[in-house]
Amino acid sequence: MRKEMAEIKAAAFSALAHPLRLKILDKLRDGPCCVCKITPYVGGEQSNVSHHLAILRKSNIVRSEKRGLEVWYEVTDRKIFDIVDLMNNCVITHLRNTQDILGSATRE
Amino acid sequence: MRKEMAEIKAAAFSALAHPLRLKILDKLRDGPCCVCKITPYVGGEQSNVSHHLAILRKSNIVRSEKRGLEVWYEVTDRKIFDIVDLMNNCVITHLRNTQDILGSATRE
DNA sequence: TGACAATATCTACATATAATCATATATGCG
DNA sequence: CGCATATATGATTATATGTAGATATTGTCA
Repeated sequence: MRKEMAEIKAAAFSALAHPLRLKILDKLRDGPCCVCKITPYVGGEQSNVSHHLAILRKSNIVRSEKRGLEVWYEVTDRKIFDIVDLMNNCVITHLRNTQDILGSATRE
Repeated sequence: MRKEMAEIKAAAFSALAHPLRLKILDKLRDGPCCVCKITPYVGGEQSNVSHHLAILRKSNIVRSEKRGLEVWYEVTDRKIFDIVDLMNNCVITHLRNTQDILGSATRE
């Protein structure tokens, strides 16, 4: 079955739609990183982190490479960080607006 | 309960993580638009479209305004389009890479 | 006021996603 | 080889999300 663009994009956004996965990406900003570093950074069960890494892998946001016992992950396309940063921006703008409204409401 | 940034951002990405909602946003690119135009554009049941509009509203990606019988929607912050466009870009890059790999594989 | 149109909300059901626990795989080492 | 370590996978259960149909709400107009 042929997928339309909106579906593909929606799937890509879904891959970003989880706090733990966003934290994984945060950790990968400085470059490739071993699961043994990612796991304590993001917190939670090993198997859970592994599941989320698999989701990022399957949506091609990250790729992995074995190095001995360890597995190292890295982002496939750093443009993903631009997306995350822009969203950060949007969210902050909105939070600020909300605060302003609250502020002026209590000042009245 | 205090939400951390990663959660808020994840929620924002969730709001974009549905093809119908992405189509709604596409329709809103040219400016405010009535539900009566959005519904046929995106296709599907009226109640379903309304439901997805509600999701976009609750995540503050769009806002609505009543005009007589109609309800008009518009994007609250056009930066959301930059995000969608960047994602489009990422996805296309990846599709192209995949194609290239397939191409060179069959040429061998 | 009553009928109609546009949209939203509610309810029920189906499906998808997430977390956890148990287990499997792969690698390195004594 | 047998064991320990790092990570992945699978099964199960709980929860969230999506869809459709029915109904409610709000505004218009005769």
